[in-house]
Amino acid sequence: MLVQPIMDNASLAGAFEEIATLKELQGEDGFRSQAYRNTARRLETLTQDAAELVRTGTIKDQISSLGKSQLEVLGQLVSQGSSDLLNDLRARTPPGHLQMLKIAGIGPKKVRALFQELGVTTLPELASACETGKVAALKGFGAKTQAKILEGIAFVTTSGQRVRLDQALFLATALLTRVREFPGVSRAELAGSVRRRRETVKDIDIVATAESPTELIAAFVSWPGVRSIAGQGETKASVVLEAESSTGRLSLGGRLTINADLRVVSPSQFPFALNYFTGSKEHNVLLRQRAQARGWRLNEYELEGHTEICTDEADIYKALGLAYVEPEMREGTGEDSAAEAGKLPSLVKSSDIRGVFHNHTTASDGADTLEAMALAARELGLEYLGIGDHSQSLTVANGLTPDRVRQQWNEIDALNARLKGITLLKGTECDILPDGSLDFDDALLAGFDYVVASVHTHFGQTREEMTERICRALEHPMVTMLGHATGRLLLRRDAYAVDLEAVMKTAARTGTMIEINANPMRLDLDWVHCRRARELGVLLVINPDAHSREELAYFTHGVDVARRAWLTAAEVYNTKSVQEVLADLALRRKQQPV
DNA sequence: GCCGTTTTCGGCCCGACTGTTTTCAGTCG
Repeated sequence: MLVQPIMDNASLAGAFEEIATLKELQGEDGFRSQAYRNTARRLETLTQDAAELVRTGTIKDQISSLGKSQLEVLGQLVSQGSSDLLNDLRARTPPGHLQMLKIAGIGPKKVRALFQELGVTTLPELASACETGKVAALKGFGAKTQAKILEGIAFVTTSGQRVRLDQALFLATALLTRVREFPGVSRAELAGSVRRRRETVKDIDIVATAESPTELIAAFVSWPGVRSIAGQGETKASVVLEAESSTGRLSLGGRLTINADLRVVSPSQFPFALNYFTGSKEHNVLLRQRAQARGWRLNEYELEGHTEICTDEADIYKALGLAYVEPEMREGTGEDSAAEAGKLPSLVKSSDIRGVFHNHTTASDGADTLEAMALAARELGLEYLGIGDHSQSLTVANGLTPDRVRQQWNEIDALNARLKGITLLKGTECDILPDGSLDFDDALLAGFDYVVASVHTHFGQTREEMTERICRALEHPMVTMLGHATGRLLLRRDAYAVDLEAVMKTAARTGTMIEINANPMRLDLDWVHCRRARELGVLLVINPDAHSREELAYFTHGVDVARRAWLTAAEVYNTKSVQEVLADLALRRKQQPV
């Protein structure tokens, strides 16, 4: 039997991205490769299964810019798992050339020159060519370029990768504070993917106004934490920051290296610069096209041709006939037409969250006691705190036996009687065993207020096995919500193989919630699938998966994901009050007799 | 590679910075 290759949207996007890059390296016209790159972006953010749309011949309804060539590539990728064009390009391009592109200041033209003039195909060969002075002698290169390439090779091989949002946000906020405190700075904001709250970012962007741009820029490049200066001009500076990484439970720690850019503009330019540098690139293109259609030109300084003054971003959107688009929605995925039609959702906010369900205590693998967690939750302004310690089979995490579960219930009852202003809920993070059954029997499960069901073992199952396993758990009447649906750890471990579309459809049918695991190492569901879940009518719930008091605040990262998925407060379960939640959970129990 | 209310070819978003050049190409965002 022929096995159908599984090309999910991310794999298809990866293939198109690679085609675009390889075409550039082959010296093809930039607009041709851009066409493939645009398709990659659309595939990344497509909420439906692209392979299925290709099979049913309806993909062009979703990605209208597909022509004959790209449709053929898509068709081959879906039916064969590979594409003639991609294979051909790969065969003609040394793999080292892709790595060389990661060096700052090196683009496709320089890679080609290095290959044609010096025959360089790998990073070590490039390093050696630099060390022997051959690179500096090339036309268009020089001593400085050669030195930068050597630095770049060291940077690429040691770090220079994407950074988790929470880590970047921590540094970015500190940097922003310094900028705002600098004399003569009246406005300063974070921009770029940090402001849009992407789950991982490549650099930090700050836009500011200053009475003396030169002084601000000079100060910026000399602040503590700046390891090197990548560029310094009249209006912009670019530096490499180095700092101790945070050491959260799932973090590897170590040093963190990230680029930071500062742009200084005049007060009247500020809203345009902030908007431009917030992006995304795709969103900017949509705005520019709208400006063009009105006979204006939009750039990072002004809306040329438009006479009314814009003092903030909302004025720009208004001028373009749009409602204000929150940064998290600026991904070029239909926010322009929604804004034009006045159909943008009112996004959920962190202040809407009134409780959380998936948290651990010292009873399993948490760092803080039940009471300490309860007090910390109250301090955060939450009305309820659900405890979801691990279940018995997860011995590595000190999973609770039924006896210890009952003991915890007694402690919760006692604390609820004693503590004011916070209600503890009895939950469990119950393992989904390899066959899809649950780690506790139904009689015990019936005693909880709710059940979070999660996969922690046997990640190597086939996609079919894993999908069936999770769906079976969702069918279980006692399961309230699915924990971290894909098991991924950002920048560390890929998701296990699972058909999320099938999982989400099952959840929609059974009324089971899906968690947005807000631990910044996970953010699982991711925002794209979260948006699909919303389309399918799945109720979502934001959980910090806190293993300590401090980690309770992680729920804000989940709110960021929810906002990127266009979720309103009504579509997130834990915006309900404690009374509503208690009533709803009781109702769910009654409808599902054991 | 794709597109079309100046349509089937010419244009596609646009400016800053760098390093090399001596007026600009390449890179980046």
